[in-house]
Amino acid sequence: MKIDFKQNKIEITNPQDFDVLQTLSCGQIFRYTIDGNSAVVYSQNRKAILTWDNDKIEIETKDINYFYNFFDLSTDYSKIKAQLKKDKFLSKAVDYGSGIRIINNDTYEMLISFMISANNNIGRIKKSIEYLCSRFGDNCGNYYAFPTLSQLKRASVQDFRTAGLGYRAEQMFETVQRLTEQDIENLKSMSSDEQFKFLVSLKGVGEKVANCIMLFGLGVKNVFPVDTWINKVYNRLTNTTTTDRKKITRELTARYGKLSGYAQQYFFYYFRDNKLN
DNA sequence: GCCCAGGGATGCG
DNA sequence: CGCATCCATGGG
Repeated sequence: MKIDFKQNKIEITNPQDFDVLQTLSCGQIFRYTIDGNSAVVYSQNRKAILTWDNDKIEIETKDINYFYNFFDLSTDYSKIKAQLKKDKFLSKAVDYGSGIRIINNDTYEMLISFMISANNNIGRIKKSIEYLCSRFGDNCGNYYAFPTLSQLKRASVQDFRTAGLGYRAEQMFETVQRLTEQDIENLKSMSSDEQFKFLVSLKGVGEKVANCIMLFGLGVKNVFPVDTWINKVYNRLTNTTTTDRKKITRELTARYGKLSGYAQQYFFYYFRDNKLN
């Protein structure tokens, strides 16, 4: 993989460790559109247009540095994949999602997004987020920015219900009202234990959502978010039928250590995409 | 009509 | 601590 910077553009040649469709559709980001061999990705008030063919990816954006970090382009995924493929059970999943990259997204946007994700499906999550952007976010021309915290504080419980949050509306309202910009900034300089404790202290944030926020919004890789699909992964791996997600989280985090976040994402994509049980 | 979706809060022992 | 139950909503 070779990366070149042009005016308003990142060019990636021989992108064997980057598949745009896999990276966007593996459930770590909810604001994007795909049209043939082209995609548009949004984060905060920013936008990038990705186009690709077999041996090249182009990322066109005003925010080169932001999206370079966003797509984790300084990390060598070939080493990570080689290490994880030593695990027999994981090997197939790594091959299946070999172009997945873990996105480095905005902490606050991930907090709100993954609160909405709880006991929900991706189509509904996307719709709810889209609504919040168009209703409360800045108009950026042909798209809407993710609402800032102060903008989202103007939303009522009823607004969150209209957005489709259902019973999560009250929790979202309470957490948004309580949260300050400083809380978000403080998170970035905390230890991962402190980050976790703060996040699960928020209404609507449990262990799984906290781990997703840390993985996709704080760059913490030694976390293993356990959702329904990872529950299935664990049951197949251990030939059990347990639903004890705390136990599953403990064991899988211990098993994959510092590479937990990557392993989790390969597993999730492989199982969900193939509807495995 | 039931089941499921990137679960969490609450109450009870 | 572990465990059961409830929770909006839309698609399959």
